[in-house]
Amino acid sequence: MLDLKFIRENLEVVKQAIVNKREKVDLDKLVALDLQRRDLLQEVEKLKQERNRVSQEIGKLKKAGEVADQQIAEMGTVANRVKDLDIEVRRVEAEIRDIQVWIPNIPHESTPIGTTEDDNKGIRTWGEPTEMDFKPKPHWEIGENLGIIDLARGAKVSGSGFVTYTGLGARLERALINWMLDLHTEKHGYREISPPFIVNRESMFATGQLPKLEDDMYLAQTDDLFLIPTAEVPVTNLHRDDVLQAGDLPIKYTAYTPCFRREAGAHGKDTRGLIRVHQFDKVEMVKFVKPETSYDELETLLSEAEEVLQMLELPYRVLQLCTGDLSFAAAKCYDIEVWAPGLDKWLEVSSCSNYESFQARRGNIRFRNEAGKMDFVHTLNGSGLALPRTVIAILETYQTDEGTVVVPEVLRKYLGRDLLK
RNA sequence: GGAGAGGUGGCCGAGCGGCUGAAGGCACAGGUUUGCUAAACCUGCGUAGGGGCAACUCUACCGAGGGUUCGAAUCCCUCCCUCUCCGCCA
Repeated sequence: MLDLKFIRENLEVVKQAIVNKREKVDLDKLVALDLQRRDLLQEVEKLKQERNRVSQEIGKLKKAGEVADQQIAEMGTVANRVKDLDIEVRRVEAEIRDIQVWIPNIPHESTPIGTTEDDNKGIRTWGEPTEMDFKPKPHWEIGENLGIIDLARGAKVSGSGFVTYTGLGARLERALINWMLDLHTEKHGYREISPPFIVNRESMFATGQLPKLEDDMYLAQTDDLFLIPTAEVPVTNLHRDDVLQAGDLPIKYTAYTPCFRREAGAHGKDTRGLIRVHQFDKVEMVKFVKPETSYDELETLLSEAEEVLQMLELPYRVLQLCTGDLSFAAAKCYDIEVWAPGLDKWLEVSSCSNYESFQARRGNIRFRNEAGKMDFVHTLNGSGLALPRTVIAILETYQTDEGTVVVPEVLRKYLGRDLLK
């Protein structure tokens, strides 16, 4: 969320951000309401001041044993007027908020202006798309043949877009999760978190999923709780309403969670196999940092996510998202796309974003800076990594012409095998 | 789900309907003393929103929302959360 005063003083910047992010918000109405609010405040606060002053007089008079009937009658009238104005102020403030919560974060100045993913900017490529001396199979064929992925039974049990991993497929998931968590905790210095997978409305609002993305989320209606779309939500909300100490920053958490996404309206595109599913596993990294360090922290975060692919020896490329592809809450975001030879495609396996103070304002996550003043932290998060597409890349890259899959070196210890057959 | 206790500033903790934005302590910042560390003493120190060029000033905030009252941290109602006991249960 953006600060009201900031919006007031940087109206054109905010308007441009809304256009660039392809959102629609009636800022002029917001400005008018803000003006109205301040007029009302001045009026009601003046009345409150008088009420406070006279009420004190009444107290003194009564203590002195004198009558104060006249003052009491006068303040009765003032009290009624205050009550009416307070209601009006609350109404106007609610209207302001209803607009304010739909204003997206402002893209960082380095963000390319653009409308679709085609306008994203290539940053670097690591490795070369793998050349095979046979025609590589898509992962769903490899997986079904090896008996490690069962799409049909996932669909029977839950519906399309739900996968069941069986045997070594299930173990591969577990191996990847354990290996990634070990990497981030032991080498990168993150603290491991195992958070709730179901969260309340306040949490979904703080990280920016609500109100915009409500239709993409699974909702347990009876209790008004949401299945998390990413560990970012519960882990960032760990510090909602907290005041952190400057000395404690940066705080770095990593968490494995399943992620649940309805993907309303996304049907029809890239839905085959594991490419786009309603439930998937992910290891996430989340950071709470001082504002002046957040862009350096973003680069570190990105390199830690890249390291996962480097250790798996999977070719990938890094893109910086353009304004039109940047999410509602993000100021700057890099995507990492891994090469999938069977699909002959790049697949997004990680998104690393800096939200600056956008989420911190919504969630009231503050810290006391060196000068002793309260300030909002900056929050960041990045996937490290999303599992299904990592599995796709592993199966398709390490497949042999015999239909087996060589296990990447770093996973052998975790999987207890060096070949899937 | 039932019964009881409780939710006060960054933290702990006091608080008769008016003189309480809130005692006291801790933490933090500055200063004095000190060979260093430590300690002692002094001073300062909530958040947010208005108004003012500014010094400053006003308003709100004691879990949330209502109510009573000229006036509510304090009284009443509803809800949320935490703890203890009971029930149910992996």
